[in-house]
Amino acid sequence: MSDEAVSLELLRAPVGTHDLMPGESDRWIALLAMFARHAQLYGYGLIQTPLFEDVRLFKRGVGTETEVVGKEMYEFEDRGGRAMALRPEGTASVVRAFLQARPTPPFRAWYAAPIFRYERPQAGRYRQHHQVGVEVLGISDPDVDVEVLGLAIDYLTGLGLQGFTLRLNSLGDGACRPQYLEALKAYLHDHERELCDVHAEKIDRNPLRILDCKTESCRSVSVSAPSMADALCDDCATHFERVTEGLEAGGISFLLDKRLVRGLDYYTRTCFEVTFDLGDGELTLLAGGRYDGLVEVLGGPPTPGIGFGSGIERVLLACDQQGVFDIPSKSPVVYVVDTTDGRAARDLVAEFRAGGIEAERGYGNRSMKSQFKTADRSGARFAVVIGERELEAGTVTIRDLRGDDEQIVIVRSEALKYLSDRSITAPEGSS
RNA sequence: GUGGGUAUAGCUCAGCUGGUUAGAGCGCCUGGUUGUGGUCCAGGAGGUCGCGGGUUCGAACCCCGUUACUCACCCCA
Repeated sequence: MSDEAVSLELLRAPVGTHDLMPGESDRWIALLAMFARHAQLYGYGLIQTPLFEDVRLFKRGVGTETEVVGKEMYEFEDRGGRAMALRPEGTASVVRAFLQARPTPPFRAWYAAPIFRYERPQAGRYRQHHQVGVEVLGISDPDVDVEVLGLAIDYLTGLGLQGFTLRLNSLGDGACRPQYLEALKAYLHDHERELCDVHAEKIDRNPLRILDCKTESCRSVSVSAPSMADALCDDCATHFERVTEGLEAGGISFLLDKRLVRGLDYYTRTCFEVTFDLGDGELTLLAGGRYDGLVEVLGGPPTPGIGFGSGIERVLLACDQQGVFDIPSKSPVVYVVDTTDGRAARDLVAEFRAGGIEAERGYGNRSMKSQFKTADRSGARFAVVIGERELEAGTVTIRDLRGDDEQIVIVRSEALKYLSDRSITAPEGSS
């Protein structure tokens, strides 16, 4: 490869990653604030865990048979020879942090974090994507399931999204799932030749996946396959009933989806997904469930857990499609135009900023016309002008760029007060 | 990992069956009297036509390779 080709590649973000640029990021800030607000209402505190962990954490917690861990992890060896991995999902790290700090349960945490999976990018799928999510540890009460789902729905609704579907299922637990899996495997082996090529060989390794397959052949087999929902033990059945009852009581609509399964091994009992219809296909905006065995698997005391993760990029994609949550990028309130030597602009923006007013200015000796052009494009509400006349008179000219061409001249020392009185909020975008 | 589509100016794209100095819109810069943006007018800057090789008198255009982007499958937020 030539040096030129190399340098061009260095100018690109790595495959499947994207830069979040100023302008677009205002929308992210608003989304995170929205999620943080709802999470706080439900009693969650922010948690931040490392971007990478010992690879064994994920292998043991998430499961080596899963695609996410088996084929899609970003693994690397650090300089000390330790096998590490960029986190491919959010839950394992939170549980690890919980076990390390040992706070008294119940433990509730929310997070916003980049997630890494080595896969081919496409619409709504990236090698680095970002999730907001929550985890609750230490409560097995089905009411927590209802609360977690309530938070998820509140968050999406708060963004203005509508028309998404909450899908719900129960995966059973250690008492009933093993028996069910045996029954399912037996059934699938009986119909082995009807399954699609991809799944025919997965019967013993990951039978649940087959229920999720969309091909005609698998679908027709799975329709009459035994379902977990019908094989739940009494405890699981009761739990699930309380969850659906709670959702109904809370006015949260959901769809019972007996074929819903999850790609990660640790889920038990309640599992769910929020999907969004994109016209030609569905997008999963949020997914999660209960994982009552995970803490133990990772070496901790028996501790129930539940949580979800929601892909920020996907949620924003859905917002785009519905034309909601369209947050304009931030503009300054005032733009200082200085056609003298710039000293007045230097002092004025400093004064305005100290007074809490977002201020920008022009640099270099550009013409008044071009500075005004820049002021307009900046989206500023006011232009504050310092020219020879103002400099001599100790005044400033203030022009309302978004109103009816009002322009006044006031003494310089009153500029801050004048602007403060009139600029509670910046105008949205440039006109 | 598999398959399809695409790659021309900062952005969105035209470039007829290969034929002179590669175009448009938007954006950007400058000007249209004296200190004023958002409309209008004039001018200007800006391109290794993704990269490498081949065919040809001649390639943005045809062929091969390669990289990236994109969509889909697997899987997933």
